[in-house]
Amino acid sequence: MTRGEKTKQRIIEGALRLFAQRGVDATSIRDIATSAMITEPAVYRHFRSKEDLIWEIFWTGYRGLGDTLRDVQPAGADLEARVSAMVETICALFDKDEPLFRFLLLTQHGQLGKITEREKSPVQVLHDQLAAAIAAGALPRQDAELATSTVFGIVLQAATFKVYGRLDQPLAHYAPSLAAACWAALNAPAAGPRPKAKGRKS
Amino acid sequence: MTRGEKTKQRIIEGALRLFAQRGVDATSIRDIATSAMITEPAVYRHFRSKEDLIWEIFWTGYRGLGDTLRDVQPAGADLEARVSAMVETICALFDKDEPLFRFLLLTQHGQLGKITEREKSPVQVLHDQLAAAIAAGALPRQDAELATSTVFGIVLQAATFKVYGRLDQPLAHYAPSLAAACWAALNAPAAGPRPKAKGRKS
Amino acid sequence: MTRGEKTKQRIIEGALRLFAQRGVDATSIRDIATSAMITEPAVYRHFRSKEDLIWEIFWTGYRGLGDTLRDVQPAGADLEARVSAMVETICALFDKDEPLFRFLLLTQHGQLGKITEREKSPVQVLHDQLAAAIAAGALPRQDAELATSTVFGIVLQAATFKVYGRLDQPLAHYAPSLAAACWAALNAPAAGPRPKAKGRKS
Amino acid sequence: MTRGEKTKQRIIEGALRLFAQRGVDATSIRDIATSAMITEPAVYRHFRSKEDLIWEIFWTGYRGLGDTLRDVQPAGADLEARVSAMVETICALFDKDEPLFRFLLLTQHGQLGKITEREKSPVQVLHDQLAAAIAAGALPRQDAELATSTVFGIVLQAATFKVYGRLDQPLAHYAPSLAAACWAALNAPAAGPRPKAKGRKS
DNA sequence: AATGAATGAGCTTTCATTCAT
DNA sequence: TATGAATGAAAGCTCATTCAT
Repeated sequence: MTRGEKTKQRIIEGALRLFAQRGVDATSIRDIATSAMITEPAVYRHFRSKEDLIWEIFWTGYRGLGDTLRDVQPAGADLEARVSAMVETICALFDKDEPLFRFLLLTQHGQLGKITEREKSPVQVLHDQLAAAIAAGALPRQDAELATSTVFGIVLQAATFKVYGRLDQPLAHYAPSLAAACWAALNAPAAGPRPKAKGRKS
Repeated sequence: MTRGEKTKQRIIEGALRLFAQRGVDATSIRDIATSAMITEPAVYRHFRSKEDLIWEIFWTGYRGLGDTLRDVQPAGADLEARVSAMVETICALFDKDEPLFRFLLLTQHGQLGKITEREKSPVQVLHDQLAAAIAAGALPRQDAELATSTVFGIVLQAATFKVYGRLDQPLAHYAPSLAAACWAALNAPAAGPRPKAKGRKS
Repeated sequence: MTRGEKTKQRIIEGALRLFAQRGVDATSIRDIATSAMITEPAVYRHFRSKEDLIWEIFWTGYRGLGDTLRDVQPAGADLEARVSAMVETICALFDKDEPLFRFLLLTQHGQLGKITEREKSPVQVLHDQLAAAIAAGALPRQDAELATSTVFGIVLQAATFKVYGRLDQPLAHYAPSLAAACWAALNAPAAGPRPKAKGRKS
Repeated sequence: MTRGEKTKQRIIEGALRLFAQRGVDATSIRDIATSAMITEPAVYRHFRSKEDLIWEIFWTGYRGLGDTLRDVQPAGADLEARVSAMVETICALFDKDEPLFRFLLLTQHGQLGKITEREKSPVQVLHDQLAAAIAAGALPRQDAELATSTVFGIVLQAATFKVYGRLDQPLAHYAPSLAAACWAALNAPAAGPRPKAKGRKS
């Protein structure tokens, strides 16, 4: 690792910490530079602009989560086991790097629109899994987007509750319950509206 | 309605629109003043500071949601109907005032810590309902906080998906599915960890 | 006293107190209005502008001091008694209305230049007395301006020390010493330069 | 002298000039920046805030005067010579840097309270000299604070008269007379109250 | 005589960014 | 690779003052 790379790493770690604490807008380049023990212009050696810096940190973490979710699939396992694995993975990652998760959670709104490689986003990874399962009949017919939203919502809201102190155990502690909730929700007797596809059953 | 009250209303509406579009930090007092067709200092006749303005708008909306959730309970109805009613109410409110919801969604992180009257927050309203139901045996034993998180997560994430264009129908369209998912999740066979230890089934 | 006059009096007293505490520039019309229990525009019923208000309060007090100094002269008394009387009067006034004195002390620099009726200023009153005494041979030949400066300096600096806590007794307590110092200084064997008038000794 | 030091010097000189002319409150950072031929934010590279800037300039000058007064004592000289030396020094400094003196004169009221190293203030330096002389019997028994006040009052009021045009010669011209006045005042037959009670005449 | 509402000007300060060194 | 110095833009906020009521 060269000196430059080490500096860049320090910038990223400091920025992440500050972003998670106070949010992106309340963190100045000066704050970041100070936290990395360098001067302001030195930050610009490593990132073209503040926006760039935010994006790079965001996308690295967000795509990383997507990659992890894709890789974590126990080959040949049934869907329930796969969903469980994903939920557990997210919880474990949260416990391991809370600043990163807080940052992703509260910065997403500003960055989501910039994603071009949609297929690498964790949302998309999950979506594709669920869509395939629905198509294969492994899950009741339902809107795959809505199913994706539900699973993400269950897990992310728990993370949010954890961040705000409404849950006190490590998130991994709740993973089995969350997985069970996800699985139950995915198999809920489809009330009301069905998939977009008009085709009603039989 | 006096002139001053009308002006204050224009400020609030303009601010809400801008906050929802660009976020709180990216919206200046000048922007808000312009949107209300007044000058900057005039804003300060109605709000002591920008922080005050944000808080007042946030808390009005947030507490309003809590009040609505409390009032919407069909008297004497069973829990499933009550959960359905809450989900539908949230969806309907979202469709009716999307700017307000976007604002609440993306501003909550900065404001949650300022809440002193916790019992008026929608989260708490739902929590109290579910905790009572669990205590009464109307729901399987489980951590009430986690149950609350799950219901909120399912609904709010759908709202988020709607905001980012992953769902195209009005949110009310998805309400029955969401309610069913919530109900299923709340009744999921409690895998793994239970409430806070104590009594396991029998 | 009409209602308007009472209000004006409250404005003046409040302003004087605030001016003495924080200085003129750090006191806003709003502060003054609040201290007089009225609204800002109401202040403008009684004073055309902030500058006017300051000037009126200053000049009233400053000229008042001049008048007092002129009136206090024990008729037919010798000069030493007259100087004593003036010193004692100033000390007594200071003790009686410290806010006014503090205000005069620290506002003079901004207002001195606006005085048109110079003969009413306390400085001029004292100057005229001393100039006459010098001309009459009751005091050694010296520059009357410098003599005036000396007497004022001795008394005003004591007031300043009192304000900043370097003297702890009421100023009147020091009046005899101050008067003695003034008298001694006025009669100091004229070292070095003499009056402006070239007139050499005799 | 680096570029930065030169800039800082320009800021200080410009600020001093403006402060002396119009007073501290009527001088904006913009004014100062313009006078130093830089932009507003550049001022903040050299001073943390306007308050800081004022304090630094004030304390440098004020303490500088104290240092000078301490150093100017002709070793082994008698007290009269030492008082003369101090008076002359103050007058000479005034003539050499009138803006600094005007600034000190009219800004002191706001800054005096911030002094923590009292022993470096010119007032204290003079006070210590006089107190020692009184204790040693070189001066009649009297309140040392009052004696200090008298000497300062005589000199500073002359400076004030000079500033407002009541004296037309350079201040140094009046120094001998001022010193004589000071000496006479210090040796005035102690009328009325003595030090702080205790020893009466002999 | 007094108020509620508003304004134009200006303030101190911070920010992201650039440039010469 | 990094720094000290500087900048243009803009932010939040306050002030003295005015006007319709």
